[in-house]
Amino acid sequence: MIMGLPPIDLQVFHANGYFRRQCKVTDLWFWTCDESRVTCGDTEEDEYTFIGAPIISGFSQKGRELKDSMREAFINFFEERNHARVEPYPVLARWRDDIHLTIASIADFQPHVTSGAVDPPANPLAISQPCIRLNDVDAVGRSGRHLTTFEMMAHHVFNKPDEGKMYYWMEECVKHCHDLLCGTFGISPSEVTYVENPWSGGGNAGPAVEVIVGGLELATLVFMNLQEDEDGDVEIKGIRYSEMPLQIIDTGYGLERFCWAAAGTPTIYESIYPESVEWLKNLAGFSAERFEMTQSELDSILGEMSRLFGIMNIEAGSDGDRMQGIFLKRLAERGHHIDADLFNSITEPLSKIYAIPDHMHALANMLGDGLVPSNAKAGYLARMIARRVLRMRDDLEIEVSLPELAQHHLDVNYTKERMKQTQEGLISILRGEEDRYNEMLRKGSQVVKTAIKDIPKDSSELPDNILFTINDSHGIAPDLAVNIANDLGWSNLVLRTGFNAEMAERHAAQAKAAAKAVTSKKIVESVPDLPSTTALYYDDVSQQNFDASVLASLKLIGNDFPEGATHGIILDKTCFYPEGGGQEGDYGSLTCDSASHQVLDTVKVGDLILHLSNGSFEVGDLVRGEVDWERRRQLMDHHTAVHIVGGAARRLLGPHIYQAGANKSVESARLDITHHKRLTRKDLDDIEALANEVVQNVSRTEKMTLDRKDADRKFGFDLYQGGAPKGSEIRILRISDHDIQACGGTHHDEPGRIGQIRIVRSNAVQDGVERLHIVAGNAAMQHARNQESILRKASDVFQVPVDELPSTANRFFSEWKEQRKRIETLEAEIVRLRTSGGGNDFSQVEGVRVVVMEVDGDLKQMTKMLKELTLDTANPTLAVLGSKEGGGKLMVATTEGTAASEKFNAVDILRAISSHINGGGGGRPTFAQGGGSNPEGLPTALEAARKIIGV
RNA sequence: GGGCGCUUAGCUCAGCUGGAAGAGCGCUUGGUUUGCAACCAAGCGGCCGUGGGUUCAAAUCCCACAGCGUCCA
Repeated sequence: MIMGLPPIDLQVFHANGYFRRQCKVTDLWFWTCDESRVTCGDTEEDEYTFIGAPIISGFSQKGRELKDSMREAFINFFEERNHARVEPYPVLARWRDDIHLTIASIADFQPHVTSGAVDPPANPLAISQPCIRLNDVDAVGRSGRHLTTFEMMAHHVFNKPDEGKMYYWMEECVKHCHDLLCGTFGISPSEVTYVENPWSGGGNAGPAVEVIVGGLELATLVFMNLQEDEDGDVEIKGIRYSEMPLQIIDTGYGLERFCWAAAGTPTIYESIYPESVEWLKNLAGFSAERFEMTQSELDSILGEMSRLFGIMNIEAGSDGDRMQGIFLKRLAERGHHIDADLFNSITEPLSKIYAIPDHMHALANMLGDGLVPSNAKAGYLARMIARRVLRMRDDLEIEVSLPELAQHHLDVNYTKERMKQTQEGLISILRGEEDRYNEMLRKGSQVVKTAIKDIPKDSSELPDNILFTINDSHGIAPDLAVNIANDLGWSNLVLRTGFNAEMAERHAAQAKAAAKAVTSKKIVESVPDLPSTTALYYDDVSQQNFDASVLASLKLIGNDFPEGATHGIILDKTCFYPEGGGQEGDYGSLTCDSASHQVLDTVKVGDLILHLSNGSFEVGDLVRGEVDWERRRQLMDHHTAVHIVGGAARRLLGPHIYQAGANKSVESARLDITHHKRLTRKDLDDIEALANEVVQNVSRTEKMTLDRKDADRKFGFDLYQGGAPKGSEIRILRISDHDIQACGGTHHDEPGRIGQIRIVRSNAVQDGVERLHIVAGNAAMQHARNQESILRKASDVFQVPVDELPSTANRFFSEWKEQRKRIETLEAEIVRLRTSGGGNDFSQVEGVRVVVMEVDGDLKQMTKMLKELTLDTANPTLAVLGSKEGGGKLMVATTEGTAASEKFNAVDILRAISSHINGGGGGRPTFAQGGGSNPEGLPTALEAARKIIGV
């Protein structure tokens, strides 16, 4: 039988005098101990009750100190109740490949802990996890409660009832929560409602309770015990689920919201960033006098606004004008009669003053974790936030640089010990971002100028496509574009309301269209159910051959494999390394008594290693495998070298250096690293020198395999430079204290075997990511030889010694330029000589000089002659020139604005005669040119021209 | 990862419905001025990103590549 979730009926509710009711607004069931309550607490009829009247007692601080003591109170509470304190994870979710940022405390444990594959660091545990969510970034500052960055306090439990590991479930969980709120924080039980609202997402679901206090959702308690299952017997929101072996308590307590409820300020921002809000108000000249009212009047209005914000869901895309109308009406009902203009002049600057500290906090969190701003991926998120701040600062007309804003934020609101990045590094990155922003503005103004120059000055609207293009291609938001146009003199232009929403829709549609495709290609029809292939290459990286038995020989399909390969051979064990971690797969051969085939590549499919071979074997064949050792050795040289170079770059350039990608082939290796400046040759030389020092001085690499839990704890998340690895076991390569990374590749035991490392060059692969081109070992030697050969060939051409090449090339180039110029001068001289004389080529027709002659040269030279002949208005001329070059060229021109141009049409003459050289042409009535493919017809063409003109 | 845009004089950029490479700033020289700033005149300075293609003809249209920028995932 299929059913929904049963009611959440707990002892803890009854024991505290709570009873179950259905909300008259939302229809959700909730628990309350207030007889008079008919709504669940989080509806448009439930105003905040704590504004000006803190509902959490015992906290007199504000800002950073308030957050610190609130966090401690929370975690202490759970430590006293058998929870282990777990230090927060980074905000950059390096251990995940599906999200860039940590969006919730549970994200720390996904996917491996929540799937049951890996044990949690402690159980049960308490944590306060800094998170970043950018979905509602537009609402930050406006709603009074939205933040892009916040700390999610949580207690998590991972139960495995099948294994007898059941720590606690709903009853105890809700009791903890209730004791915390009404005990430790002294909240009156009548202010608390527990709302039953099942949770689902990402293939999992379960019962959940929203904890509403004073009209504000302070916490959510999720009891995740269901997984998506077509045959499941529980249905939530149209999807069917069945119970899963792992039963997880996922809670989330908003630290900042607790702080707000304890401070009772008009908005959440004043409770957590009080100094910044005051500072920015002063800088922006935001004061009661500005609105011609007293401070208490303004405070009162702001308080009312805030209470209203709580019940009015202001979100991105909602109809601003309509909302504002309702808002003003409600304010009036409460005795604050203000008009739309005054309302806007208060809320517009204020929303920016509120948003800036939040955004700076998000930036400090991201950059502090070592993120480098970029025009793509996670780095783009940081740039977007930085640009929002700069834009808001400009709107507020505050004269403070982004680095100054950051410095202030770090001093006042931040706990710098959290940062991996240095303060100088962070400031310098932001300085770069501000420069870039200014450059964008400068260029953008130019773009707007060019785009609108053909639009009438009195227009009231700009065409949509212009605004879209300016935004998408040049980063100038539509409202900014209109401002710029206003300043340039198009003073009637306005932006249609709702334009931004339209543009967002357009982007969403584009994203949706682009989301299609992306299916990985299969190379075999189906993967057989076989035990995972034993990998011999880890036990002994120098093993070159082995004996194994064939478990399967599969026909290859598609075309995603090397030419000549026909079968994928699966063995019980192998020392062929399959492509992975940027290291290419091994080549070699497989031989049995009756056959021998080449292995043209090796790939991994699931836990099986596929040898792509140019022939098949029988299942059960005993084969001898032989790895192409020269190739493998070179790949190992490159792979180990990449680790060493990465470590060297990090040590020299800073803690933000992170691997953004890598590739190791036989010829060379590439390493992409995150860095906010272009690398100079000196940077490369320094990195190269340090890398070679490591090659010489570190005698052995250290390889280990750790449980993921221990790996995280011991080495942190910088381990995952090569991407988020799968599985619970992490293979780690440690090169002294120089570089420690999770890596599944094959590496030398002794770095010295690499010989030498050369960094050939670097280039930018995207903004904020530099690609280093590396050669190591034999490839370094080969590279040097190639370079020398190129130099030799070049010096042979110039007939000079190699070290004189640069100066010689320079000399030749400047001589070439000089001589080209000299030729031009001489040609001009010829033109003058040819066109100044008389002779057969010159005649007069009705007062117009007529020149018909054959010349040498191409269109460019002929153009010069024509110029010489026809530019002088004192001497009206018709000129017809022909050349045999390039299949025959013809040019006809007349002196503009004279009898010549009145009498003759250059195009007509040209068209009439160009058939003689099998060609066509065109131009203006006073200047026509054409060509053909029959130079022999040129004399005939010129003769025809004379006939037409009549000479 | 996807979309869009840009690359022209030392610098900032026009020109891009194919048909005679431009402006402003800077630089050089001359004039003016006690000198500077300013002004006037003349001049120097261009593989129009690279490589293909279409065309009689490409800075301009098409394709590929490179570099840069930008929006969205």
